[in-house]
Amino acid sequence: MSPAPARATRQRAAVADLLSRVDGFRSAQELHELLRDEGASVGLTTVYRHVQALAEAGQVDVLRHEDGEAVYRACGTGEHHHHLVCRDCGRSVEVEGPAVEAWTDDVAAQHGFIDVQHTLEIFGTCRNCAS
Amino acid sequence: MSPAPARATRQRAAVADLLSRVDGFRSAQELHELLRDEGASVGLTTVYRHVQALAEAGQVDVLRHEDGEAVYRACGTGEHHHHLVCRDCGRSVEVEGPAVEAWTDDVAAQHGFIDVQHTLEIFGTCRNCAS
DNA sequence: CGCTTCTTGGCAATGATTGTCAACATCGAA
DNA sequence: TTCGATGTTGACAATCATTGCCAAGAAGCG
Repeated sequence: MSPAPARATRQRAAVADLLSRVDGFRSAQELHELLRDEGASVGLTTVYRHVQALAEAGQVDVLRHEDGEAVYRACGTGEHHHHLVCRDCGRSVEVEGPAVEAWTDDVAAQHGFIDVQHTLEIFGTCRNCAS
Repeated sequence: MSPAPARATRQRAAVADLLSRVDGFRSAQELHELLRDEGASVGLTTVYRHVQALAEAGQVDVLRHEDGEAVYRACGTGEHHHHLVCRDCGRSVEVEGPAVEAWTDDVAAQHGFIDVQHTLEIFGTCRNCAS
C-alpha cells in the first residue's frame, strides 16, 4: 500500500467533506461515484487511500457488509462506540453500551484472553424504510 | 450459485467431519488445504458450496477477518451465541450474553428500528499464544 | 443393473481491493 | 514569486476470494 496521504490536497478535502455530509455507511465505490456526480471527481484508487487513511486515524469507522464489501462512515467522536445501521438505506445511529464493554472484558478475562477488542453492530430497518 | 448439496457424498462428509474436528475459525481455502493434506481431497468450489450450505443450515457460524475473508466454524448449538476468538491461532470459545441481547433490542426499539439483528465478536490473544 | 437427477471440480469470470509508476501538485526555501 | 525535493494522484495492471459454468461422475431408486 502507498503511504498515507498527509498533504492538503483537493482530493483529500473532497473525500473528507463528502464523508462528513453523508449520514450512513458508504463503500469506497459509492463515494467515488458520488464525487463524480458532484463534479469533484477523484480517482477510485485515491478514494481508497484516503478512506483507509482516515480509518487508521480513527476519524471514520469501517464495517463490512455481508458480502464482505467494506463500508465507511465519518463519526462524531473518536470515542469507542457502536452502530445501529439500517440495512436498507445505510443510515446509522451511534450508540454506546458501557455495560457491553464491561461484559466483553469480563468474559475474555475469564477465559484467559488478553489484548481484548470487540466488534458489535446492530442491523435493522429504520422507520422510514419500514413504510 | 448452485443448489445446496443435499445428497450423502464423500465430499459432504469430509467437509462436515473436518469442521467438527477443527476447533477454530477457518477459511474455505484453509479447509481446502487441510483436506488435501489429509488425502481426502475435495475441490475448492465444492468446499465453498458445502461450507455455505452448512452456514445457511445454521450448522456452522461465519464471520469475517479484517481483510474481509470469510471464516467458518462448526458450533455446538444452533442457539444464538457469540465468540471469543484468538487472533493468533483462531481457537475460539462460544459465549452467551443474555444481557447484551436485551440491550441491543432495547436500543434498536428506542430508535424505531425493526427486524433487528446484531453481530458481536470478541477478539484477543489466548493464554497459549500469549507465551 | 440402468436411468434420472444431483453433485463435483477445473476453469473462466467477477468484483473489490492493492501495486505500479509516470505525471502532477504542494510547501518550504531562496 | 519561483524552484525544487518530495508527497500525491490516477489510469491501468495484478491479486485474491468468491461465484458461474458445464461436462463428467456418483447417488438413489426401481
